[in-house]
Amino acid sequence: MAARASSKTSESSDKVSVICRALRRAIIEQALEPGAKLPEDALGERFGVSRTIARHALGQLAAEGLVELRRNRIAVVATPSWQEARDAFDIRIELERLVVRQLAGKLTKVQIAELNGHVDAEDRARGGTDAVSIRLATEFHILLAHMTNSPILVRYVSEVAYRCCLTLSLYSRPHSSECAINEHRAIIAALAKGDEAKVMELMHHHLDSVANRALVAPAPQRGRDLLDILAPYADEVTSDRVVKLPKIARRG
Amino acid sequence: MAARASSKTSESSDKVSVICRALRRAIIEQALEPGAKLPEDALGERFGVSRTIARHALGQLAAEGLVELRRNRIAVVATPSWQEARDAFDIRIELERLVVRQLAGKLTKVQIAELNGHVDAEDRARGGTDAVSIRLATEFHILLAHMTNSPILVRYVSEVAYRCCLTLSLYSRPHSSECAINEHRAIIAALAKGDEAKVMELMHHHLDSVANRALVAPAPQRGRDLLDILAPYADEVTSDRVVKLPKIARRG
DNA sequence: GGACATCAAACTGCATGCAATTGGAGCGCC
DNA sequence: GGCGCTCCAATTGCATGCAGTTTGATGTCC
Repeated sequence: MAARASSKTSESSDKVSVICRALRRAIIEQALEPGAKLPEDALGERFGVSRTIARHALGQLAAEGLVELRRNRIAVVATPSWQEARDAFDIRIELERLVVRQLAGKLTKVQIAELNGHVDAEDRARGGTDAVSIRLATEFHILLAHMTNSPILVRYVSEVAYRCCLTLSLYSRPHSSECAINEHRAIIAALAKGDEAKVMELMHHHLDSVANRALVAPAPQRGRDLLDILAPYADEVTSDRVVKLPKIARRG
Repeated sequence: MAARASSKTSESSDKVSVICRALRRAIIEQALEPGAKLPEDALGERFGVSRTIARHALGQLAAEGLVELRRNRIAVVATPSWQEARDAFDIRIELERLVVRQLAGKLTKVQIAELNGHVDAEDRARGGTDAVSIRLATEFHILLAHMTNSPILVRYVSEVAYRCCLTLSLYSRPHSSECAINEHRAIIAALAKGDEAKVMELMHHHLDSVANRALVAPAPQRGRDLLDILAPYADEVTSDRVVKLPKIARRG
């Protein structure tokens, strides 16, 4: 049996949605690195819309955690802390275990073929850039989520997977994607066989190893904002006794 | 040990955020029922802002799944299908198991007191309206999530809990909250004792029973939109052979 | 009475304009 | 050189205005 009936999900073809999709893709392909500035004017001009629309799009992406918005400041691509990255992976593991649990033994031949086709594409892209490999690997997981036909699950898996992508560009050493591809194939096989426990274990291990490959150092703080680094210390000072910090150039 | 250091989360004091918070609360307290119309003009006037801001707020709430936005149509409070409600609860169970797993044995005395205080408040509210009981019960879970100090987890648990609230007003028979309160107390006790497996089991059972109490009938379709109900059937007809339906008054 | 065409009010989609805030270059002072 | 100050360009926060779409009420014909 092929999961559930289809549902009218996905984003409409608003101008806002178009911009969101474009920026999302740019972010996960690391064309836009964490910390990159996203001025409303520039976005509007680039996409041929007014600032109003660009602003709205940034709001949506901020809700997804891909963009950081601070009042009266230029929006920037989010720069998750190491701990946030770890948290994102933990959540992702639980969500994707749920995905494969729902899917085990319930996929049609067509769906399995589609999954295999996607992994083939991942294979072919091995010669290309890391960015494309990472995007394809992420899209494999999103494709799986889609097959549950649960719009909510799709949304959360997509979101958290994008966030994890974001952390890869911050904390990961150069990506080696072969093992990931093999693990994807193993997951498909277990799904087809319908071995629920096995596929959940496989997915857990797969994501855990991706996370461990990515999040190597506990506190690299490469590219972190000074204020973020100092935030915990700021809790100690009272408001009327402000510590003056020496001026340090931040990356821009 | 008291979980992690605090973090600058939570929404800023934008006008947009204010409206979002107000609407969220109105929705989960069922002052705004699923299907209720939310015209931009009216919201703007009510909150003393322009339509631009109201619109932006609606966009945010739509991203959270509390509001449904269709092009050129008045925004309405979301009306999740029975299946979506079930999906939301399934996801919620996994997320909240993660919450209590992270929290087991790691809460400070102060935090435990805070949790007990909240349940006391739930107890006192038993005489009041269902709406307040439901809100307090939901806030208990969000309070737990906050104690993990994982902003991402807080966001997802909050969102999915709000969505579950929404379904309660659609599909639930009159709420009986006593058992829920007892279960909350049991969870606190197990958390304090640090019994990870036990507390995960308790939370799982708690949410599952809430879901089962709420989602009684598989297809009540009370207050469902005609078009949604007919959507699966519409897949059968080809586009050039449109079935004309008799005019039926929809609730407005 | 009921189906259909017509039209005005209501509403959304979006761009533009203005005030307020920020950030950083330039400049004087130590 | 380093530190603080002033000032202006860049940028955001928000309201308003206009065009296009939907809604539903009315009138007309069968």
